Amino acid sequence: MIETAELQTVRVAELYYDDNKTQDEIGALLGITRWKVGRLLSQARDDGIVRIEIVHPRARRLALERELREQLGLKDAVVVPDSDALSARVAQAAADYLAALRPVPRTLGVSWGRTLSEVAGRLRDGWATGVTVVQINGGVSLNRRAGTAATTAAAIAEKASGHAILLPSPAILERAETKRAIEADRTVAGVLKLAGAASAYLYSAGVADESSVLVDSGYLTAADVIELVRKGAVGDVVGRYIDANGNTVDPGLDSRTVGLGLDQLRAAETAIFVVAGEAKHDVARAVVTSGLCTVLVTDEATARALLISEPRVP
Amino acid sequence: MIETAELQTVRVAELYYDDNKTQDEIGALLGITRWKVGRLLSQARDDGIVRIEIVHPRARRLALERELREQLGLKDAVVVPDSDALSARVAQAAADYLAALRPVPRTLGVSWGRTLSEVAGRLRDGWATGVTVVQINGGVSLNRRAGTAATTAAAIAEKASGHAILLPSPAILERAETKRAIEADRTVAGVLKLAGAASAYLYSAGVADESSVLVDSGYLTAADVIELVRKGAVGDVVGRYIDANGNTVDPGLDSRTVGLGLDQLRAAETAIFVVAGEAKHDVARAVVTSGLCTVLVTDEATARALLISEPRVP
DNA sequence: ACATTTGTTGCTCATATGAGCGAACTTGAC
DNA sequence: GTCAAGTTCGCTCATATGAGCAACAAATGT
Repeated sequence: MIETAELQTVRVAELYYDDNKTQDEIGALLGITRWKVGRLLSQARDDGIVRIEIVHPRARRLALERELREQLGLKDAVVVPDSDALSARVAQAAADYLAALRPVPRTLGVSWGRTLSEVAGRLRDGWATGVTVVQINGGVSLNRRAGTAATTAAAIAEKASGHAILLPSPAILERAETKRAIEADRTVAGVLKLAGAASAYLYSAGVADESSVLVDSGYLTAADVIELVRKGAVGDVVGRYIDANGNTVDPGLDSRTVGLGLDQLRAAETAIFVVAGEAKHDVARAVVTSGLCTVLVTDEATARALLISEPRVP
Repeated sequence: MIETAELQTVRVAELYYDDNKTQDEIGALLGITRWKVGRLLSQARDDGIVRIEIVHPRARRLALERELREQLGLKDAVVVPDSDALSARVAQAAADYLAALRPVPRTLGVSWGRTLSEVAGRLRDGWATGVTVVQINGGVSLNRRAGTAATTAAAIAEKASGHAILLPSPAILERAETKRAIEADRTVAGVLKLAGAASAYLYSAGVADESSVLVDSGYLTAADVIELVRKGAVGDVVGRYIDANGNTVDPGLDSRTVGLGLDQLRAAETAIFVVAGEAKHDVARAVVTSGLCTVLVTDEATARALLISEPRVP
């Protein structure tokens, strides 16, 4: 009869939550003091016998957010419950976060990609006014559907009655000299300077595999990526491949990549990192632990994965 | 921006349930009064945005139980949450109910079948002391695995340090005269008399289809059952086929069936009816609405099905 | 056997909360 | 516009509840 205590806990929880009895009444009914009832109830909540769930597409997991902030030293975190339509939920949450961000950024640096495009789509019209949106990494010309990168920035700017400033350069160049030359160009230099001075950044990350947008766009071959993985790459952030420690894996490649540097991102006051899905757990960990972001927007499973790898030190 | 109110409700619920803030704090945070917060919270619970669930194999649904008692005039009801292993949960609940029943029955009348056998298995040793268990419908000899009926009654009795009294007769005889003759037999008559005087009954019901135990045992053919269904049969209770109104469908068949009569069951002080699974919704409805039981032990889905068919009259 | 730690119990008391109630405010019909 | 009906609001007040504490009990080490 070891289970008796647990069974009583269940009975108490039922009477309290299902039957709306007071702790006093329950105590009288089961012949225990009302304090005991209270203690059993909080135990039931702790043990997960009582599960309180908030069922809503815009719901968040504040408890996990708090843990992320505390254990990983983030300025803020947004965690949405697991579900199907995961990317939609995370994108919505990122859009909500951006719209609620105070002070409203005067200049917002953004990357591009599937995730960012979805965030842009879920921002509501008038989410802010007069925000200048700057693209922080290259990618205009080579893209198959020309302009994914451009439309993302443009959409975010338009909905804030601001204007978008695009980075008129490929993401990755073939030769380092060309990269240096293009960076020296007045237009590009101007955009990069503006990007470096943005008051906030919003970006996502890619996985280091052949499905990457950089491969898809023709900047890299599948073989290149395999080689990068061999060197320890876990994914890319604003076009730059990083390893598990958040360092660039290939200096040569990095010196041919146009856009904001990782150090600049690390120095930012507000860098919002949006990431969803199991495939991106590794990059997410690299980004978060290496201080590339100050704000994390993600799903429950990713949040837990990050916390497990960072055991609590009492 | 119609959704704003709902979104605020979600935020309030999160802060209250996930973040353990007080209603006061939440009010200050969102710029609303604490009373508004309280109202939003109760609305969130009503709307199902906040779902409080008790996760435990022995958990019950007290709210549904109350509705069943009130709307169907039952003396008591036990409803377990839906899950896989449904029959196990319902059987466990029935066993728990029987063990907690006060006053402890001196004589308990039981039927037999898969459900009852499982209930017997889940009763703990010493659930009561000195209870006489009487079988209320025939079925000993013809059974393939001879003794399902017998072992059920015996197991229940043994665990209460009591003794079982079996009904030494087939469930259904071929001719009405034989039935009358066997009922006249001293032994059988004695058992039936005892059964009629039991202080409580515990029984289940069968579905009217070819999978019935009565078909399986050879008492009826599949064709017989089809004919019974044509006459309106929804299932059988202690061997007797009833229609949706709880009346016997075939007087001829009924007069060949040995065991407690339905009227005797209806007159009982305590008749515990155990039923689980969607297939049995129709029989369950017939049993409950025709007053064949005073106590219902079932699963959530069955409970809801019963309540839907009995709309609340304000 | 005795001290020490650890966990449990019933309690006081400050605080959190919901029921109930008029006041203010919408809403819709004329 | 004006009124009636319905809704929402902020509030008072009685009650429900959790934090914190001292007394006690049970385990654990010496």
